[in-house]
Amino acid sequence: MGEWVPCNPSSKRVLERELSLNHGQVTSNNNKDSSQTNNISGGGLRERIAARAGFNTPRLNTENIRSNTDSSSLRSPCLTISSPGLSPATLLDSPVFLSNPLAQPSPTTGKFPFLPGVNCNRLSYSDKEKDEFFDGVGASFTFHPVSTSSSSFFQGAGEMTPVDYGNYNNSPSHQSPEEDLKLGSEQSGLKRKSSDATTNTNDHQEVEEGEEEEQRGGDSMVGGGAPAEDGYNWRKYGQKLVKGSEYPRSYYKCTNPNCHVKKKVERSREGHITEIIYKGAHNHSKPPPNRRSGMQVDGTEQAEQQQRQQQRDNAGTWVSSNNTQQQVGSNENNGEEGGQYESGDGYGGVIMVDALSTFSNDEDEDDREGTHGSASLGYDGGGGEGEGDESESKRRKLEAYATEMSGATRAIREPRVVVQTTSDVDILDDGYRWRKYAAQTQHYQEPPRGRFERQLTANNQSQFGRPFSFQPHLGPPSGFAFGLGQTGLGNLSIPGLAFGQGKLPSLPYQYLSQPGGMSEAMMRRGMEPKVEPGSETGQSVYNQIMSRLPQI
DNA sequence: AGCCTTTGACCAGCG
DNA sequence: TCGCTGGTCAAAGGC
Repeated sequence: MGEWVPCNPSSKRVLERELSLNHGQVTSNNNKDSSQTNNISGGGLRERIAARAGFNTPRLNTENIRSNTDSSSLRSPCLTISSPGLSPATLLDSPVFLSNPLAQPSPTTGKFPFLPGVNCNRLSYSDKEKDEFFDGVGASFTFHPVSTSSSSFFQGAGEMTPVDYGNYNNSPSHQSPEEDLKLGSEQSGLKRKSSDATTNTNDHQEVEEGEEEEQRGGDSMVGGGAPAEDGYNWRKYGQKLVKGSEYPRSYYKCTNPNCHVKKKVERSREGHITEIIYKGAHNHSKPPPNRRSGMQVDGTEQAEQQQRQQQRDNAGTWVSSNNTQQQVGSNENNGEEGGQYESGDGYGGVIMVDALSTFSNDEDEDDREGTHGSASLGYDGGGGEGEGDESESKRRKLEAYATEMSGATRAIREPRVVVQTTSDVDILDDGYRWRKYAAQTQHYQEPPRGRFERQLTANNQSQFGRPFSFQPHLGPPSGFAFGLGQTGLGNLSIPGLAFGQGKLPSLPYQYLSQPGGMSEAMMRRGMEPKVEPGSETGQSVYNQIMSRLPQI
């Protein structure tokens, strides 16, 4: 498997430095003036989206986020969605991810409430306010930091020492990995509790319990629990430590007898979900939360969905997923609709939630050289074309090595967005120069896929001196990936990414119906690809996501 | 009893 | 053909 897993613990360090945090645009220079960077030209994406979708996206003052330079607390979560069909827009149109009027009502709507009284125009908040925010967010928003120790990478998976999460637990909202596992396992039946009883308060309580469990040596679910809740029931049928991955990979099947959807979940030793990959499409609706294990759905609905399924199903490929959703670190309270990436058109995807190393942001250029240099090891030092034929494992090793070499001095990691599109053309004809620095081939009839990185000039780089990259691939349904290495957000919890009220603004519904996935649709529809230095699609998605986060 | 995880073995694709 | 690797099977056991 592979290349479409840009945020795995090893590659994440290579790929993470891509995104500007200002959702308005990727600015040309390292951000010096947030007011500048938060502004976009009159024809900016934000405005255009607003015009199209009929809403405005709030601005996120990333400067303040970045100003939190306590490196020990800086975590760079990485959320990667890498799958065909599950485009950023798809994700963003999730009932919990979007403020999309078209999105179906979700029990979790409102689960990501911006702090009451929090004025998004405010640029700074007290620690208490931040804590309150995180506290409120914690139950529904989880970015899982993963090992940030570059040295740990070289340790065997079974030899890894406990990761120092620094201030990771500082936030009262912190939802421990064990908590996520517990929640997931609860839903999967491993630890069954009353889902109805789960509240945000309970979430926090369980966080503590989870941490206690970890301190007691962890329970059996660490590293092996059910994947985060996504509304469906899953049965684990295998686990394997795959080469090139630090963490074991678990294999799950949908428990619905007529559903052949599978998903692979990689967790760190600490239980953090580092990768989720879907395969196939659910041909049934999500079971009600109170009978999650019932696996019975309305026959009519199922028939309809099966019909749709037959039209879309790419059985045999992990790339094609249909109506797959995933939430990470969810809680029961999210319910069947909540906290999920609802693939409006039924296309699914992969979501990897990860944390990125924390490195210094004042070495962006170096880091870019370093991290991407690590990737460069995969293409060539001279910035030439990619050599996609390098084996995944080898490439990962190279990346890891380069990361190791470059990451030690890093204190802050910045977000990265990797977007997979359906074809290279999607990337290459956007008016910018792209260089292919990696390519992948997968079994399961998936065409080769490459990673493209924008070749940026001095004035054509992200706010943080980080290029925005695309991860296109050839062939049917594409996915996308984006990393959130946002400083200071490492403590965020997004169980199910249930942004709730903070649902991200949706993209036009028309994109939901694009057979090739919205990412492609968006690309082809020319979502102002030339406005931003980075990928418009991915950037806009990311911007939308970030725009939903309160200004801290 | 039912459903789940665990885990070693097995299978298939690929170089 | 063989070894490597990822994915799956299925028995055993737990909740």
